[in-house]
Amino acid sequence: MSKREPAGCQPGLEAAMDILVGKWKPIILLHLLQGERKRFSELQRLIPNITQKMLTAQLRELEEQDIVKRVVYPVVPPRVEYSITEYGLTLDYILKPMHDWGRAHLKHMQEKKSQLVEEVRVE
Amino acid sequence: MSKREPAGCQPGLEAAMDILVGKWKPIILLHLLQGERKRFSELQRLIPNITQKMLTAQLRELEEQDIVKRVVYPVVPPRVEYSITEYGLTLDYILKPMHDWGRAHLKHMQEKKSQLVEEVRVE
DNA sequence: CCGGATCCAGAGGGATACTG
DNA sequence: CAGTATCCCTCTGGATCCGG
Repeated sequence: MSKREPAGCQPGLEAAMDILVGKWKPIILLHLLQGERKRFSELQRLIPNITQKMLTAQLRELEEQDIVKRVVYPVVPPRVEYSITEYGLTLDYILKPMHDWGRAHLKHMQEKKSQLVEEVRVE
Repeated sequence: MSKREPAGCQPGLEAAMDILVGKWKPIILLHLLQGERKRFSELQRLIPNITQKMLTAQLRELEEQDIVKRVVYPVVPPRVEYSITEYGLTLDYILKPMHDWGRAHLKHMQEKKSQLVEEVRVE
């Protein structure tokens, strides 16, 4: 799953990164963690600029990793629903901190910027 | 910093990912979070298969993001020390959960594998 | 409706050599 | 020692078309 090798260290971190890496996985997971299972097309709507290819690909990976469950209803037209597995729920444990920290970080960066502006003014 | 755009959602998560993305950043951070400041060459030793290019590049990015502090001693031969900023310490808040979860995840996958083996045996 | 198959651009990352 | 500079290659992700 990782491109090459153990990098000599910290398999734990690598493993966690593998789950989150992929431009869309965090967003997909956030939506699925919302609770109810979601149809493919719903997810497409919720994530405007994702392509079908990417959505399927990332969902498939998450499925392999036991994070999402995929249920196909044998009807026509096709109906496929995705939901978080019980195990996938444990991801909340890391996604929430990330989300919180990320928002705080955005603020932090803004403040840093306005400080720079002030310094320029003083000179 | 992100390749293209807001992806329509969740700037917080994106921001956090930006910090951690890069094959080596989590590992570098883990070492720096250990406490003492470290010289460039020390980091190189601690992370065996990283190239100089990568190490400098990632450290520079982390510096821009206010996560690490870079101190250059004007001596010859050059001496440069890196350390976590006070702000960077807050990353522990997300790195620790990731690390813990990742290790648990590795176990989880192993168990899943041995289950498969058993099923094969039964048939 | 869901998603497989193909093709393609570009960013990220590696190897190596050179420098103050 | 601590980097730049250069070249190259792989892999991700995007666009598009096709199929059950």
